[in-house]
Amino acid sequence: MALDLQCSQDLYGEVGRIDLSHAIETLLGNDDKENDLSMHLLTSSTVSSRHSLESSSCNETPHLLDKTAARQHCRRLENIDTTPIKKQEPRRHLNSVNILCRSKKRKLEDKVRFSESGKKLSSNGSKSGRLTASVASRFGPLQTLHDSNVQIIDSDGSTNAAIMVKDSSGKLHPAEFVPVMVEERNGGFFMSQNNSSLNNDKDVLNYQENRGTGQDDSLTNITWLKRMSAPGVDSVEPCQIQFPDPECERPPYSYSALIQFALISTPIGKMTLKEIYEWIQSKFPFFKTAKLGWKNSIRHNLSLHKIFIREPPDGPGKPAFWTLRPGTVVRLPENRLFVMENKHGSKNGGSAAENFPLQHSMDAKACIKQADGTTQVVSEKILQGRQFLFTAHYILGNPVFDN
Amino acid sequence: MALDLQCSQDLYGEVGRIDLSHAIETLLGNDDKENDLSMHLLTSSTVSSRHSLESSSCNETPHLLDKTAARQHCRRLENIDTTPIKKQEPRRHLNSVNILCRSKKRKLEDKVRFSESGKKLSSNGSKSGRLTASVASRFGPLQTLHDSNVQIIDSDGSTNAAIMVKDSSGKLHPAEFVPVMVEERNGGFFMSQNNSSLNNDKDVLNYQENRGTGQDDSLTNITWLKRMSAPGVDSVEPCQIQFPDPECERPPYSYSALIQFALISTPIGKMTLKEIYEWIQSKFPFFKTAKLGWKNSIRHNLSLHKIFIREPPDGPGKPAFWTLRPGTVVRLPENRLFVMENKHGSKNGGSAAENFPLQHSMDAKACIKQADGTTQVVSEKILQGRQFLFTAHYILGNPVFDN
DNA sequence: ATTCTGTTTATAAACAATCAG
DNA sequence: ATCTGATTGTTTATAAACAGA
Ligand SMILES: [Mg+2]
Ligand SMILES: [Mg+2]
Repeated sequence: MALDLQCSQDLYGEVGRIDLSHAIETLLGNDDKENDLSMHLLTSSTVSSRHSLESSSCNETPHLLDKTAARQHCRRLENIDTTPIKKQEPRRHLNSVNILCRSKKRKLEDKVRFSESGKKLSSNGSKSGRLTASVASRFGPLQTLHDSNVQIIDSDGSTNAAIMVKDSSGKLHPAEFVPVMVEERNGGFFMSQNNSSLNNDKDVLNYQENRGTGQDDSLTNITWLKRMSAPGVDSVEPCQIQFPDPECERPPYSYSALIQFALISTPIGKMTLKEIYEWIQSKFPFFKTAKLGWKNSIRHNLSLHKIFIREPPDGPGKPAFWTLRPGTVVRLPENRLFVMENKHGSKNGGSAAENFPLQHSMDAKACIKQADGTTQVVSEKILQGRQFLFTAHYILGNPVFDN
Repeated sequence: MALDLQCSQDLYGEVGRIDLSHAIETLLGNDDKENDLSMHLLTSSTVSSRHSLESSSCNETPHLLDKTAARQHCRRLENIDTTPIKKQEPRRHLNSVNILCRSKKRKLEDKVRFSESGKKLSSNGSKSGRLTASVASRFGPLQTLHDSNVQIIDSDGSTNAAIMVKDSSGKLHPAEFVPVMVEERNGGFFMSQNNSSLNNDKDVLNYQENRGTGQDDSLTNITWLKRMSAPGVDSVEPCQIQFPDPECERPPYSYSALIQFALISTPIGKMTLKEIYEWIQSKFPFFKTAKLGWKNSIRHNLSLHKIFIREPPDGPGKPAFWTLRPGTVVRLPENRLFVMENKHGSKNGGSAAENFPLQHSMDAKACIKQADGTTQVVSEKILQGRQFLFTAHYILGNPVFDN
């Protein structure tokens, strides 16, 4: 007796096996260990459709031997259920960013595609000529892209870079640079987009804060989320990520994001491992009852990703702290950002080019709510002095930074 | 009816569940979907010992509720079988490196521990004083360690850094710097250690090459491995990693290592994805019959690790190439290394500090077998001009670099 | 001796883009 | 030109091995 049980992503045809002899022994009371038992994870409907497909000829119907293709087929047609070995949460929608780089003078043009996290995915660049000119914005020239010799080029010789954004219909149009509101808090800057003063250079709005005292629950409190689009702040687009019922559903954030949320929720910007566990469990009760192993995943993320830095303990026997690498950009709901202040320049936190693969200084003024409670309209110079660079991602409205 | 089936590494007590209703339906011919079926992955012996343990008091016997602890217990006592959900290959033994940093002048001392891949694991460093002096070696000052303000300090004011090595018995003793033999090939340098001339600065040995023509099978050919410890080259220690029977056993290398071996086996130092698949399958036939999904893992490694860089295709419709990031150090069997030449300086390949967290120029001359077949004894200056830095890891005899 | 913390590798998966037929 | 399945590439989740405190 043999039933197929598993199939990897790469091939549908071959199946793995699991030893069910112990289960059989218990279930049936016999000890026939010769039984070679496994089970199709394909549902019966899938099995039948697969069988019918395989028995027909090649050219007429798909083989579905490749599981990637099968699941792709599944997504396209939405009529075949291919149950995976391990069911995972659906991924948030991932976007890529197309940037048109061109230099009129040198008659060069290239289109570069980036992933959300800033990794360069492709470029058509002809190898014969290279785009090397750079834009002089009000904060200085744009940086060279991280792993590329291609730079973002000004389209007309002015100070506006030609960053083209592909909208949902696939049409390319130039990205716009907008003013930003900034609040200095928890060792960094909380930033939100202000779209209403797009065409008015002088229009710097005040951020009305009406937050209560006590624990900072800014990340899970719906009222705070609303507040960010309150007085004077026009939300550019509604928040696409809704908080699910925290009592039962899994939060739609990656482990890495959850850790980032935890770390920026404290005034000192650092936490012990145990505190991270507890913060996540308190804010997302899903993890109070979650399948065990999530703590393993937390530790895995802390260790793997360079944005999480272990700070040695205060003394022997005390627990170590985890902090965010200076300059880290944390993406928050409603297109807001938190930027960890780079207190030590680029010394400890890596080069600016590493932290901001798609960096661009904002062509805007900002109103900063400072840590001491006072409000200040800051000039570009102050922003620049703090190494306060804004990303193209933010402007495009759908950033997820690094990890 | 309930049988435990899965448990994660973090907790033994709680169990996951798998829906076996379909299997039961098939097996038993009934459709009693109310059965809540799962199965202990503990063997019966484990279960019994666990039961007895749990029924006794806390202080006398271990609870074995934590699976990490249980498996550790398992390794120690070797009498409890805790079958994991997914059985993995045993890891190669991992070593850490202890480096003693001290400055006599400033009366500061610190011991820093590094993982094999160069990540700083711990230091006792008092926060009151920092070690900032650096060694002037024959190739210039030592670099600051990657994520630390601690530098390797000379112990006595001379040009030898006090790198202390912990041997198998746990005793610390100073590391020695030895001459090296170098062959320029396949876009980088193959290097082997020459221990026989340790105390003779002038003794630069020749590397007798008797390799045949044709395909470069240097990584899987045992005769080549022997050759590296042939004329004039005393092997420091026997190779601890034996090639298993390639026909059936899995090679004791990580996916990342296999890809690195593949990439440095070609004269041009780059390969397409398909060629990587084929090289690995040809050299390690295990993968001809391996469980599917290993190709997924290869792609995963290529994409994840920064040492693997995708080079855009020559033209539309052609496949892209994968190369090693310049400066990458590939660890080979028998304590040999391959260092990818850094043709473009630190521009494309990241800073030297990133590539060589524990870098140290060798206090030695080298005999280079050049790509054109000629042999040349090179001076330090040439080595330096090529940014040819040696790692403390290599000297310690057990390096695994980055990923 | 056990638990907690931290590093690294393996494996499966979701899904985007592109290529081939 | 469009659909479809295969291939290539990026990212996240999960389990595991194992070291050291
Ligand atoms: Mg980390
Ligand atoms: Mg890569």
